[in-house]
Amino acid sequence: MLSSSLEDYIEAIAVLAGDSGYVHASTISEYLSVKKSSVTAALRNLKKRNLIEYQPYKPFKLTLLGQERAIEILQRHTVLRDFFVHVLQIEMEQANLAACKIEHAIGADITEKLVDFVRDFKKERSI
Amino acid sequence: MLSSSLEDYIEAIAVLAGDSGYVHASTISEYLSVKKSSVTAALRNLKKRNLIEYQPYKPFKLTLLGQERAIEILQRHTVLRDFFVHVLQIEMEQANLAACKIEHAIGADITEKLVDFVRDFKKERSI
DNA sequence: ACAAAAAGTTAGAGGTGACTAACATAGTAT
DNA sequence: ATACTATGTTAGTCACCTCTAACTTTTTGT
Repeated sequence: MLSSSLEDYIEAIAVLAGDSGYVHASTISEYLSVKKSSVTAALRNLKKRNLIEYQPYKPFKLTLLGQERAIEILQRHTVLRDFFVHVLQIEMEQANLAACKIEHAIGADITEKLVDFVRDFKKERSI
Repeated sequence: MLSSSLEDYIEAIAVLAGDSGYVHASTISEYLSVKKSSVTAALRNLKKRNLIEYQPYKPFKLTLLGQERAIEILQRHTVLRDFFVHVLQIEMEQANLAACKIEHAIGADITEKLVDFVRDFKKERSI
């Protein structure tokens, strides 16, 4: 199982990856508001789980496995944000913050139902 | 700030309290599926924060402050469960499990909006 | 009341994940 | 090329939360 902390790192790498897919530790450090030494510890953990390609002192990128996990995580984030914005009418920025906190706790089943619900809701109201 | 672990203990105490308000450690231990020694550690922490009245080897209960926290926590649980059951049409048992996981991550703002939304949703459909 | 059983605590250890401070490597500019 | 700066890592510490095993207190039953 992937801890919510490691999911945050995966998500950050996916979000911050440029065209090459490579990201620097300091970029993650700023984005997640953690120290660089904490990033290093997380990178070692992610590498151990085959989720990133990583050599010390070098930029790194998600493996295919890591990309798969990132897609799941980002989908959960997106559906929650959409729900907050379109259904609960929360501001985008607040919605993103809230989605970050909750996304780790929802499973595939709820995500699926929520995706359907938000799609139908938008259709009904022609959004 | 209260960790999600401590919120679980607070919630358990509130749920398991009888008429007297008092609960035994072993009741919590079974309910949360943790060892009794873990309960002891949590109780010391909760007492330190003035959330329970507790003397070693004795049953314990929530303080007024603890009760206030419990009410907030239970409200978040309830609104999430209602949303899952009535809106997403998830089975009650599944909904309760999911609510347990997520309730720690939602704040007062989202809770409030969700309460309103679920109330309106039920009204519209005359549930 | 007193022995046995149940309930609760303590001590010690392990995993996670963050931090600081000191050190090492990489990139840049003259 | 070398010195400077930025970036990244290591070592050591701390907090949190759990566990097992051994011990203490309370409750129960005869």
